[in-house]
Amino acid sequence: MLPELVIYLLGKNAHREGVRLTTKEMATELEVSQQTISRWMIELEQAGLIDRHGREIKLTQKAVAESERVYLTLRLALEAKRQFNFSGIVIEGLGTGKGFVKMPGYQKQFIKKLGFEAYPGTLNLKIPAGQIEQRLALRTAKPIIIEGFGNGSRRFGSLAAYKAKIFGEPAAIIFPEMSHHGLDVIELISPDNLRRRYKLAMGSGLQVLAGGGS
Amino acid sequence: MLPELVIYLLGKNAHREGVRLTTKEMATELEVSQQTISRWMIELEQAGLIDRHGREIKLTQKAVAESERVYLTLRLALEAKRQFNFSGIVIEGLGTGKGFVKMPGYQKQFIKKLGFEAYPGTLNLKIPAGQIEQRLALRTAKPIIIEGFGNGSRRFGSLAAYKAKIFGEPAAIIFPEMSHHGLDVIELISPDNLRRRYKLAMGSGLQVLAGGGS
DNA sequence: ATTACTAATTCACGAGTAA
DNA sequence: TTTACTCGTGAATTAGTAA
Repeated sequence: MLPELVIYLLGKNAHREGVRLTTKEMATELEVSQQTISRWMIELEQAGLIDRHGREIKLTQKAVAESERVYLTLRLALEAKRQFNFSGIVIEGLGTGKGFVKMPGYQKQFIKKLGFEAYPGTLNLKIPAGQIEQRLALRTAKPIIIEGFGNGSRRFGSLAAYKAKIFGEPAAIIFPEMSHHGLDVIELISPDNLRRRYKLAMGSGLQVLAGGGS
Repeated sequence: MLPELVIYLLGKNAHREGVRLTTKEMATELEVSQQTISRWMIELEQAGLIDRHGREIKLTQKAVAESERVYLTLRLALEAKRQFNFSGIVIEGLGTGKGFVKMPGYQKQFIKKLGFEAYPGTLNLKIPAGQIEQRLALRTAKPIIIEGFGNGSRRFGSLAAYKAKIFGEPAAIIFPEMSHHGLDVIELISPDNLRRRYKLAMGSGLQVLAGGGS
């Protein structure tokens, strides 16, 4: 387990620079005795988790690596569970979606990484301002990266994708590196022509359930 | 502190669904005795961190909330520390930078959120392919959002900004929602005309140190 | 098989204090 | 002042075993 003192020292920036802290100060903040801190410090030193030079305390690379392990465990468990629920209205695309989605350079990756071949076209959903916060939250989750490529004359940028469900069917929210939209529009791809299948016209309401994580 | 057993159970998905695990199995994986697991389970139950129905174990909301607290502490320390070091060559902008940077709708936010009024113009840095990965990593860090606005006739999109240093001076990398550049070009703003101050011509080498987080 | 109780033991804590 | 030692006390752990 990650010792409590390591987490405390991380909070003090001791992984970036040496910090000057007395055992008494730490004891007060962590609500244990000065003697216990002294013992903990000796243990951390012996375990190679901290370096001490005089009063300067610095976390070692090993301590950072250990912390990252725990962090990633928590991140995986806590971030992956997040469900992002977007609802808004369908708007007309700019016509650009049709062109790039069908490129084999993308489609091969859609099949491999998203599990479906995308219908050539994007569905654009305009979300209310209140959901922009959530959109930004979704973007902090680890995306499925669809790599960019060049086909000689033109370059197609990378896309960040997140798996989603529309009417219970698989879909994905994609964030092109070079987007033509503002923060209030999200672009969707799916294996079927959802626009036709579900009779979506411009202005139709639409709900999208996106699951974070890959 | 977050009990080791809670982190273990998070890894087993016990916050999403009941999991069937015996005390012996857990004891083996965590390298403690079966008796200790039994006691820990009773303690977690009494603390309201798990629910048990027969052999099904499920973490409670309280346990998830506790875990999130620790997670955020680690996230703050570990994510914020990331330093992104870009180096490349200065390229000519498309002339579009000059126009939008000076808009008061942006400048007010630059002063408030970045701490400086930006020189009207962007410095464009072309980075080698090897740094594109890093660029994507930077984009997963929480940006400083510069909100978009409309000035009647035209709409100016939102920008994602990250504080940076160029020659030790404050600067920021900006990612317009609607970028004209590919993944290998990053746009910079700063309070001074760095191009003139440091005699940067097209093709000059340039290093940028970006700190993640806001 | 399983969980959890009791008892023996080991280990961690903090008071006192030396360096 | 500081850190860290010794040592008495109590808490946590495990072995044995009942349920």
